[in-house]
Amino acid sequence: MEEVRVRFAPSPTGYLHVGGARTALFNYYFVKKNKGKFILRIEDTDKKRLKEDSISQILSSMKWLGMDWDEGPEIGGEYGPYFQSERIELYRREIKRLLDEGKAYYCFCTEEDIEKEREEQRKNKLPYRYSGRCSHLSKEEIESNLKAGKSYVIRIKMPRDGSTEIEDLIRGKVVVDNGQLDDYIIMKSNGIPTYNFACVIDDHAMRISHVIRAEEHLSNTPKQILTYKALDYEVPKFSHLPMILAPDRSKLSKRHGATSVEEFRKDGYLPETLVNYLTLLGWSPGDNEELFSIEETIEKFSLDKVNKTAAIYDIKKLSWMNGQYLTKSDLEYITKEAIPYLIEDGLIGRDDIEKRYDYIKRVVNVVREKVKLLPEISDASSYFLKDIDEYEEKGIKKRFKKEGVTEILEKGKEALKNAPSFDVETVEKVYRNLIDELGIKGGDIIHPTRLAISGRTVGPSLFDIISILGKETCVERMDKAISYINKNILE
RNA sequence: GGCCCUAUGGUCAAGCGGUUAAGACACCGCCCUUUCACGGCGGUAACCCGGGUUCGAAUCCCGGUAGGGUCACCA
Repeated sequence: MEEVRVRFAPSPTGYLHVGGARTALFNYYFVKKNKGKFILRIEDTDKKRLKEDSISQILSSMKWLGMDWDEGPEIGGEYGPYFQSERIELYRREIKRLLDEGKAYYCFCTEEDIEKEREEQRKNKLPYRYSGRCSHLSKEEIESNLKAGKSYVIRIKMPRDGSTEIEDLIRGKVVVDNGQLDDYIIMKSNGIPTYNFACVIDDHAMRISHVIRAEEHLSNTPKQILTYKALDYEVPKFSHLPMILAPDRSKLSKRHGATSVEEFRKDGYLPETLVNYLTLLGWSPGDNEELFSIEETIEKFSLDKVNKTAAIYDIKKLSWMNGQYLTKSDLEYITKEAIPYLIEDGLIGRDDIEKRYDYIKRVVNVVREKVKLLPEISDASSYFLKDIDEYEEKGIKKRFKKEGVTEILEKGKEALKNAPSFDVETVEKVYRNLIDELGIKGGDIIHPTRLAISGRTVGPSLFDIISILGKETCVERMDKAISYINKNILE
C-alpha cells in the first residue's frame, strides 16, 4: 500500500488558532493511526500578510499541544524546502510547462478591465467569473505586450462544460459544475504563485496522499482537482473538517475572546485539556469516553467518525475539563506547571523551587481539586506560602463573633500544641477528641480555626491545612486571630 | 445573489429502518460533608418544517426553511 503522507500547511499570519490547531490535530491522528509521515509546510507566499514571529509561535503552539512532524521547518526532509517562499522556482517551472502545453495563458487585463467585468456581472446578479478573453490573444499580441513591459498574470484554463467530483472521505461525493469555475490566476503579476496553484504543486511534489483541511477549502477543491489534472498529477484524497464557530454561530474571531492556542495557554489551560476538548469537537470515539489522551485518540481514530457539522465551542465545558486534568494528572507535573504562577504572584522565589519543593507539592495537591485554571492555584495557595493579611474577607464577622469563640480557639490551639505528631490523621483525631470533650458541634471550632489559620472561609479540608502549615504557624496564627477578635470584634 | 456543505436538548454528541432517543458540559433538586470543590443520586430539556418511500423513518429520497462556507493578483 502506498505510504500515507499528510500535511498541515499554516500561513504565518498570526498565532495558531483553535481551528487550525484542530485541523493539525486531526491530520496528526490520521497519520499516526496509519503510520505515515506528517509534513509541516509554511505557506508564506503573501509577504504583505506575514507577521513577525508567527512561524515560531505556530511551531511552539504545535509542540506545546504535543505534536511533532516528520518533515518541515527546523528539521527539513527529503521533499523540502518546506517554506513556499523558497519553492518559487518549482512553481515557475510548472507554470512554464502549462504555458507551453497551452493549458495556461498570459492575461494582461488591468484592474480596471477586471472591475468593469465585475461590475457588469454584478448588474446581472451573477457571481464574478473572469471572461477568459486574454485566452484568445494571438502569439503576436502576447509578444508585443510583453515587449512593451505590460504587467501580466498567468491564468489556467478551466473546462467550461462537465462537472468535477470530489470524493470527500468525510462528506462523501460532492459534485460541482465546471461552469462555476473560471480561469483563475495561478501566478500574480509579482511572479508569485497563488495559493490554489502552489498548494497543488507542493502537495504533489511532497507526495501528499491525503489532504485533510477545514471546510472553508471545500469550494477550492474542484479548482485544485482540475489543476492536478491539467498538470497530469495524481489527485490525492480529500477530507474537509467542519468549522469551529463562535457562540453566536459566526466565524470565530478575536472579538469572541480567546481563540489562539497561545491565549489558552496563558489563561492557564493544560495542553491535554485543549487537545482533548478540540478533539471532542467534531469527533467522538464511539464509546462514552470523554477524557482521553492523544495516544488513545490515535488508537481509535478514523475519518469516518468525524462529524460533518460545525461546532460551537463551550468555554464552560473546556473549563470543567481542565479541572478534571488538574486533579487527575500526575502531581509532579501539575506542580511543575503551577510553579511559574506562584513565582509570578510573588508567593515563592526561584530558590524555593528546590528548597521548598516538597512543601509546594503538598500545597498544590490539596488546592488543585478546588480550581479550574492554573493561575487559580496560586490564589488558592497564598496563605500556605506567605503570611496572611488582616482578616478582611466577607463573612468574617459572622464566624468570629460567635460567643465563646476565643475560648474555643484557645482550646484548639492548646490541643494542637500538644499533638503528638502533625500528620493529617493525628491532627484530625486531636480535634475530634476536643470536639467531644467540649460537647460542641464540629463546625463551631472547625470554621473559626479555618479562618484563623488561612484567613479564608473556604478551602481544602481543615486538617490538610493544619497538617501542611505545621504546629508553629498554626499556633502563631491562632494567637493572631484571638487578639484580632479581642480587639476588633468584642470591642 | 450563484454554487457548495450542514441540520438530534442551551452547548458538545451517540444513533446509521423497529430504542422508554444514550452520554458529557451547563442548569435545578437531593445526598455526602468542617467550608468550597469533587463525588453520588435524581430532574428539566432534542430528532427544523412539509411531502414521499416503507408494515414501520431521527435514520432513505425530494422540496422548503435556517445556519455555515465560498465567490481576490488572501491563504
